[in-house]
Amino acid sequence: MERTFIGDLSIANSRVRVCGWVQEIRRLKNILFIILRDSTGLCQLTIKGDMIEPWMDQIQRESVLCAEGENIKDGISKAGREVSVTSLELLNGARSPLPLAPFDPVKADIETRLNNRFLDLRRKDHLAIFRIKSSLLYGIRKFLHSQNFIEVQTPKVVASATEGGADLFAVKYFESNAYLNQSPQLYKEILISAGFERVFEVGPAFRAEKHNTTRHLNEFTSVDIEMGFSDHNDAMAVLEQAVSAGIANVLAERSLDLTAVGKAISLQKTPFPRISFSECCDILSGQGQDHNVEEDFSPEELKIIGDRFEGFYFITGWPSSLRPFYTMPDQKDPQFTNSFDLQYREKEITSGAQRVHDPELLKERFLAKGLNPEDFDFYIKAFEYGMPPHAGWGHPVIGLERLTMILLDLQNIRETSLFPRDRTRIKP
RNA sequence: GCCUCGGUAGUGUAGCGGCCUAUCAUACGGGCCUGUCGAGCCCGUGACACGGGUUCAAAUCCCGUCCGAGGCGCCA
Repeated sequence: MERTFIGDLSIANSRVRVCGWVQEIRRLKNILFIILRDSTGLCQLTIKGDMIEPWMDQIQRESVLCAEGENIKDGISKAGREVSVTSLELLNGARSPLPLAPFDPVKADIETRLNNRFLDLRRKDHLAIFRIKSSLLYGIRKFLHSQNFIEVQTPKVVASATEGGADLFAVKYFESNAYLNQSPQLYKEILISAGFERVFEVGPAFRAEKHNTTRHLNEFTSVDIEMGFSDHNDAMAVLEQAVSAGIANVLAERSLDLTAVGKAISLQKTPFPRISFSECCDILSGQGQDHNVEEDFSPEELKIIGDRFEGFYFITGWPSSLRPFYTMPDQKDPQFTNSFDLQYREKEITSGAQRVHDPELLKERFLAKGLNPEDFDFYIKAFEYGMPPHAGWGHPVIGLERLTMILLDLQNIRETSLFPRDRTRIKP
């Protein structure tokens, strides 16, 4: 008999076969109730009197089984859906005790949850995070496609011989040493020279930073774009629209999951507010916190700045000392750059900028950052044979996981990664 | 890398020198109960991360190891 999804149970099908996981068992003298869960919902299985066999008393929670029986029209169960069982088949039992009981009233630590993620994700509010994340990304993808961006895949194993900023994970590559890429930056720029004009990439990025916070991961999903014949203002416009498109898609597709997570989100109108780095410094001075222009804002300072905004906003015009070599200096004042960060209150989401496209200036910038241009010959070469002015953005810190975290107001980035990689965790 | 805090039954916790052969909840096992639905009631099983030290006495204090959490820093 064909399986019916629990969510599809209706009066129309009175004989049904449902399959799923055992969420609860309630045993009375002459009646046995099993709350069965599949990906679409819950229903109650009712097994009466003679139908109860001894093995049924041994069924453990979270076991997988199928039941056939009559779909009761007016379910007496408060679960709404109820099947009066005529045959029950255990497909695969679950061991007891469970290392993590997803449906116990007691909440488990994040560590216990991550160690037993396959059980943790059986909760619909935990699964919902990933449905929302998927929907968010789909909305961003659809938007970028509509703007003629080409989705690309660039190498994650790279030969970068230097350590400019973030630490890289070293890997053996046959006879050579290689690294896991921390950003598709160099490759997406090369593709601009190649004439792609507009590219985007969604892929893993790796940072070997020994940070230990609730907002960093060592492996995350970066969403990056690069666009030719464009400047930082063009890139900001694409970014705010892409983020909005993602959120709009979540609102359109995932209202039930938002309810499950218990978070109401709304669409912020574009354009998002812009504030310059210098203006931020003025705000801090006004609060008696003079800020050194050579330094990034501390979490505390970002809180002060973020408090002035409802949600998303851009901080523009960052000092060149705080920005990577490929960032275009501001022609009016080269101490600053044509750059921006997208912020949500005190949290940084995305960094972007107009890029340097002149190979001579690029070499200068390498030297100014203490890097050897020769180590980047494959990259600079692409600038010497017709590189258009270009701009783009990407995720210097976290990316898709952080955006999901911010959107759902989650307290730990690890909630948004199925199998997070952090300072100490590489399993599961 | 720095700082702070912590590791007690399957899970989450109380206890913080002798009252601990360790609390409570939940889970698990058994019993009662034809309809429960956070089921209820009764009974039961189950734990002090590891090693060393102080003390008449250590879950409790000290040292080390391992594991973890949070904050800061780092974060082409």
